[in-house]
Amino acid sequence: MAHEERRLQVLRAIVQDYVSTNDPVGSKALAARHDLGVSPATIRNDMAVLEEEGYITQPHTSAGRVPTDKGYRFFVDRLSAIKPLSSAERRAIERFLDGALDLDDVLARTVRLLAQLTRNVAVIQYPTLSRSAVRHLEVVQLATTRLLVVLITDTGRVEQRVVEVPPVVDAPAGSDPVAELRTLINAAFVGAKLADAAVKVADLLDTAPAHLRGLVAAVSATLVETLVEPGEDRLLVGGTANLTRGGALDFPGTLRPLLEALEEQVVVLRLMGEVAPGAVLVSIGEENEHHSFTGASVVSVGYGSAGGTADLALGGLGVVGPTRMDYPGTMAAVRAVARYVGQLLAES
Amino acid sequence: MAHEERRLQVLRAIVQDYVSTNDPVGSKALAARHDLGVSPATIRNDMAVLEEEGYITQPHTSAGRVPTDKGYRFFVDRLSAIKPLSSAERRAIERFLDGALDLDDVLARTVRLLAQLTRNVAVIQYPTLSRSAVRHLEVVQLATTRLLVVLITDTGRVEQRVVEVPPVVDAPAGSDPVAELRTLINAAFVGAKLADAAVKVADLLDTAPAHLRGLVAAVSATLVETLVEPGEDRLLVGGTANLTRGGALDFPGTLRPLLEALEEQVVVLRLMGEVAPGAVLVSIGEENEHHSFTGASVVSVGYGSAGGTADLALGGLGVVGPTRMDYPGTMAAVRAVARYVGQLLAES
DNA sequence: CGTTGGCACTCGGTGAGCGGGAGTGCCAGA
DNA sequence: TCTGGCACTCCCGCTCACCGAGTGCCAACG
Repeated sequence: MAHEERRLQVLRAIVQDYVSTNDPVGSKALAARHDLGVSPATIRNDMAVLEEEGYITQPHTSAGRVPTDKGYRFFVDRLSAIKPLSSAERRAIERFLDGALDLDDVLARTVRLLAQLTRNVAVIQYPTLSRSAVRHLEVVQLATTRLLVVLITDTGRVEQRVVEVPPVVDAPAGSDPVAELRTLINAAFVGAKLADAAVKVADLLDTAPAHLRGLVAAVSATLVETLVEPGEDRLLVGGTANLTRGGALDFPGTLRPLLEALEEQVVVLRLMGEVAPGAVLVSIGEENEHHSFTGASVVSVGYGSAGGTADLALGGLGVVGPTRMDYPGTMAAVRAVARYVGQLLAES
Repeated sequence: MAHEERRLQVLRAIVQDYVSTNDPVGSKALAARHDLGVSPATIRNDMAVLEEEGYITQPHTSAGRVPTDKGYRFFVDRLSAIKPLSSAERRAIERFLDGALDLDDVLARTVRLLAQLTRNVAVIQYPTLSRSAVRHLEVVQLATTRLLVVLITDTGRVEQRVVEVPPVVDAPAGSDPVAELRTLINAAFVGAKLADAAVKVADLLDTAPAHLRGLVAAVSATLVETLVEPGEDRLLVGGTANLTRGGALDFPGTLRPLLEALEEQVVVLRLMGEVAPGAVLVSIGEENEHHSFTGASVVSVGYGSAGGTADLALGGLGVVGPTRMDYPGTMAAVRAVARYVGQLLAES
């Protein structure tokens, strides 16, 4: 039917207008701004149906209509295409990210770039340790029973942990236990995925010389327990100032919990855990389980392993904003930035 | 004169009442809550003088009085003693910070603790590199002309930089330039303050074997230029959600630039640069040069070098909040936390 | 049967008008 | 020098009326 078709066009028009004006949109304004070829009266009928079906709602009688979460969901799934970036935006991405040398720098620039492009809060996850491989392990002695272990991964991420170790006994005269330990664990772990580290530990413990057992056990335990834990993933957040755009209109009273959740990181990390490269994930309003996000939408995607979509991502990045958000534009920006970051990391 | 004395008591009472109630305070309420031994009429006369002198102001005719920045300044300098922490607060500090092993952990916990104690935004600066000594330098080869240099300081701070190096020529057969480089620079720099690193570079360049000159020069340059620069100091920020307490009353319209400045870090770092251990620094409203802070106050202090007040601090920590702030309490919390952090870092 | 113009109705937002109350400044008296 | 009294000012909150945008319904039209 032509009815069905036109009704969806009306829904699309409502979403677009509401996103750009932030005012509830009425039938007359719709007819004026979009030439749908029908009169306001007809649009009113369509709107009544859309409201019945739960796609739009009115804040109060005799105001215009506003999309519901369900309406945004339908819009994202069926009514919008990811819109190509402008060439200015492409250039901005290159200008911003080129010249970054180390990982911290890349991620910091990325988060600023995304925040600026989308005018919302940007988040990026450090490359997941469990999917990274060991490039080098360094051991530095802090005190007799205290070592600093520094892990360098193939993604350029550097993590350090202090490990309490038992005192070394029975060391052969003139030997340097720490140096031996360093050689040993590098031989065992370098090149291995951290996810596989656990299985290597048993071997290592068997073959290690007796006087190093204690050290090896303690260091290995720390590596496996604290570094491979998903909870250890870190997050960079930027552009929180953008939350105050629209002066508390966008987040009525929910600004505080949102800021807290962003600082806490846990909630966002969980979202990021489910993300794959190439497939942009959109989570709208009430769809977010955590209550501090029920007034917000999250657009996220995985980065890294640039080729196949099926691969697991090194990490996720994304944008947090009001449900009243430019979804096509944000999705485009997020996807383009993720691609570029993936390339950058693959080069190094 | 007793006049002068009483007038200052009136000012103190106004600050205290206004901070706790957030309402402009009038002469009657003042007489009721504090027994100053005089009638409201007398207080009115004192208030008129105080206003004349610029310590207080009234938002509009026939409202109560509100302290000005000058009034807060006088209060902090002359009318208040840093109030001792409650034992509950002392216990909170210990409970929060004990058990932290590495530096990142200590700083992260500190910032959360301070934010919670003062119910404001907390900031802490990483130990300044230029005042730290080198504990170890690690070099890892990423590509033929690319090295990752990892610096570990005596404060437990770990920093990494990617260095582009010229290709090695004339290397003796069977030698390992990277390993030699590592030995060389560790011998040269370990134990030295980073501030002194620049003078050591010349020596090192003279004595280094010819085939390593290029590497040494590149790595030294990076160390000196990027690590010793004050701009490279990092900052941890926490509790930004506290800015929304008092629902935009505390920061009328200035919330956005404040968030931006906190994210930018530069402004806050400059403040922190001037800070010494033991001497709590308070910067009130308009006293802050940067315009995004003119509606806010900053309470900061140095931590580290636990003994003498005269020493330079390892870094600074502090609190950012509305000018309408509990200065004695905040100053006490900031000072106590800084002491504790200094102890923790001295131990390790 | 879908579309359209007309029309009555609803309801939030705005601005004017109006006490009430808190607070002040001033003054005369102690 | 302090105090009580008093007139005055001005913000705040309330009500009320009006306006206008927007709707739902209905009868008419192609």
